[in-house]
Amino acid sequence: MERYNFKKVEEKWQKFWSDNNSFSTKIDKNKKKFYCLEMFPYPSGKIHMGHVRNYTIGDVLSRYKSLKGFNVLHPMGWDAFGMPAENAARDNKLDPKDWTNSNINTMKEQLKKLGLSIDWSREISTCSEEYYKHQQTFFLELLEKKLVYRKENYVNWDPVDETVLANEQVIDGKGWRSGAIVERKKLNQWFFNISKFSQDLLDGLEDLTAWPNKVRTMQKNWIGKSFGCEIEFDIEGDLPVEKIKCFTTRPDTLFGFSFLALSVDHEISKFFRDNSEFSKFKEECSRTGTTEEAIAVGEKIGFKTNLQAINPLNPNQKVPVYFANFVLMDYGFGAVFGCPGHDQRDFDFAKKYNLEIKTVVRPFDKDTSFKVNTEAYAGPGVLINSKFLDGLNAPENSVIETIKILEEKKLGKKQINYRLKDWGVSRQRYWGCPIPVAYDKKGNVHPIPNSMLPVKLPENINLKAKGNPLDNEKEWKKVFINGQEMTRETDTLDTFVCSSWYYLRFCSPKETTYGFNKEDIDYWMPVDQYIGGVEHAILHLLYSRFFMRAIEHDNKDFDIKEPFKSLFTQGMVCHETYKDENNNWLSPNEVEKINNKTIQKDSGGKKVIVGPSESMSKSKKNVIDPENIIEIYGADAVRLFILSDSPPEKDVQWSDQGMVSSYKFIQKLWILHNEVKNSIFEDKKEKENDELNKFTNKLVAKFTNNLEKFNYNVIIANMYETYNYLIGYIKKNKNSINLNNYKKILICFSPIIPHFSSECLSEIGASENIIWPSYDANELEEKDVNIVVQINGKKRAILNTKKGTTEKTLLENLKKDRNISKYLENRQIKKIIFVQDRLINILLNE
RNA sequence: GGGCGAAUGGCGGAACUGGUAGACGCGUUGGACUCAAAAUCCAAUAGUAGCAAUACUGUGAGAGUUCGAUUCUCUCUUUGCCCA
Repeated sequence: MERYNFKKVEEKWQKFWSDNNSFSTKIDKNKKKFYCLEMFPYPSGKIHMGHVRNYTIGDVLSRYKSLKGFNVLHPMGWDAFGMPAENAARDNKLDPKDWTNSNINTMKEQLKKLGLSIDWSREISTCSEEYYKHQQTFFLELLEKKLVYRKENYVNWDPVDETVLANEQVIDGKGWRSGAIVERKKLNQWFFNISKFSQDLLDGLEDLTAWPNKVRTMQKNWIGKSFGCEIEFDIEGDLPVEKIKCFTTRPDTLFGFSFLALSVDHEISKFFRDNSEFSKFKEECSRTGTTEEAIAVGEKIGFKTNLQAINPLNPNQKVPVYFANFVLMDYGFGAVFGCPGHDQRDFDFAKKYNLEIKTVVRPFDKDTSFKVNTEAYAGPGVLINSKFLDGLNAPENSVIETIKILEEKKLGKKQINYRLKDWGVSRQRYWGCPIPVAYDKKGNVHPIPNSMLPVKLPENINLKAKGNPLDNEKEWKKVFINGQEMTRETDTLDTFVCSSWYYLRFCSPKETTYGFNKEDIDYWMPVDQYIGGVEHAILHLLYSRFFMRAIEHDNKDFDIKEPFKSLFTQGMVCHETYKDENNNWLSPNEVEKINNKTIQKDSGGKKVIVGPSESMSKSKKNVIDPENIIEIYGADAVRLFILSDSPPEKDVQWSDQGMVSSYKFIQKLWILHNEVKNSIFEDKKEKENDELNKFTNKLVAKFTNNLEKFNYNVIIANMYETYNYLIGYIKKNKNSINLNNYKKILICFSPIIPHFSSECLSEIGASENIIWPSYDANELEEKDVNIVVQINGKKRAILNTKKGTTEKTLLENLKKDRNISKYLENRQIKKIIFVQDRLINILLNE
């Protein structure tokens, strides 16, 4: 017998699948479709273990569904636009396109070596003109539908690199690359009107029952619906301001009102334009950053105006009006009323500026003398010191009641507010999809006519120059529309736009006239199973849900709102972290373990500090290169290992020992196969009561159920069980392995280790008509059962008995059992609990 | 600070609807093979006591419901993620 040569076998089957287009899919209306999609990768250079895990999970499902008779669509593509390409290109004097395409080629080869059942004829890349030209059409359609608009908005501006930074690129208030202090700057930017669909996106979550609850909750919180009230405050003072509107979720605490706080961008700020004190204050505010977290953590500061706001429920009360750094312009109306007693932020602010702190809510367990002291009380309770509102339960009744009163007096009105903000899609970058509009001399927006699409990215550009690369392309910027000279938009689209509709493109990857065609969409959509990391739980998934709605809006040919029917979020691949004595990260292959001690390789025993296991990342060097591992152990062994140790939704620990044992397991299976191969026989009529039939039937049931439930780690355990069983079985029953059963077993293994299974199936001449075996549910039941015998609720014995044994017979047998009878002697039976074929619990009188 | 989840041997993890806790793998220990080692194979492996049969303890802590709780309820601790 030859040792199992995974290299030969895996290459053979990968070639076979490729030569036979085994995974290319066409519409077949006689078959039920199954669209299995994994989040497509960013072509960063090489695949990493996270990809291996993600795509293996998807592949197991695809192969299983396909064996089950579904017409499976399982495509792959590239999320190919984005900053890393631009940075790499700039640093290495390359073209981003070349860099990206070369990465794509490398990664595609690597993915193929994993033996994935992907329809490569549908491959797409978002940076290709064939892709982004359709995206430009969508953009213009959305513009037409008024779901896209332009407005001025604040951005994180890096004054050294002259560029806009995303929030995560701002570290401690400084640009990640330049280290310059980041400024807030107003820029004209494009926005998708996602907030128009806030309620619809929220409602849609109700129906996504096959999504993890966690993700649904996260989206719900992100949309952040709040119920409250819009109040107009009368204003007195030295400025021509009569009223200020604000939104609040707690109008019931109006009697605790002690200041009104405005965003520095509130329209009233125009009166302070020439006030140097105010400018200084505004500058200080911009330094605290724009994130909600920075504002919550940072010190609350204010700038007092000479205005006074009048409490609408108590016109005798006048309170000062401040500008404050913790009020954001895009929440509510950029104005909040301060109630220090019952909001911690307001409390901090009031303490600092010595403002009155009134208690208007008492906790249920305190009496009316309760006073807010060292911190605000934001919990539920009963209203006090609030005149006609006293005694109401807060917040449930009191909010509704107060709004009713305010509405009656025409002082305010009920309002629903959403935290979800419109999606800013402008990026001052080169490597993205150009926004297909131009501006005339007056600055009016003109869409690029359809005939002039796509707006292609210019080539051979200078990425070293400061600022937005496209803005420096004088020639490219110039465009004539209807004979009029115009200037192109130089911003490109956020790459999240590309990934918001790629799943549609996979249905019609070659369609030239539009992003997709209706027949394809009607058949394939929605995605039946979407698989990816939970880190995309909010943005990507919400944007995709929005994009479907945006296409559907005013479009009677398209009626899909939810792109992903089921969602599965897989965990990360983790590895221990290592550092040397100088606090430098070490990679696993610079480290070796000898006698439980971890030392640096070839260093004469230098110490290694072993850190906690964390998700693999280049920065911590705790990565294992999949290519290397596949080379050493083969794809099947890697697939087996990556699924074996943890449930797929949880993080998995990389373990060299685990990897080796998966490899060895395949070797053992091969030895087993060679023993079986020579002793199988074809049995036309399957023998009844055959032990192996029974085992196989049970196995198929287990595999089927566990595959349906994503219990992939349990399936691997089932595979080991199968091996252990078969080894014992052939020892006992020489020359009696039945072909039919063995074939079923190999088919069960095939989604996990497809190369090995295909080879074995072909060796026993069973490659034809491979379908997922069915199982007989009636046959699952055993004739003999183990019954748990309890005395007073404690397990005392296990009794093997015939199925269906009655309580009476069982009791008689028990009395004969030495171990049990000793408990029954001289005792009276008080009660017997009997569960047929499972358990008997005998309760005795003491 | 708020929301959601998790906690089971030395480790990763199993356990259907409340009914044998610890499947399966790793590791460890002992044995076989070998001049020796690696590889492989066999056996043991929650803890305590015992030669054993067996008994007691045991699913983060404490209570509750129940004949019976890893599973259901409450309180607490620790921890992870998301939001702030």
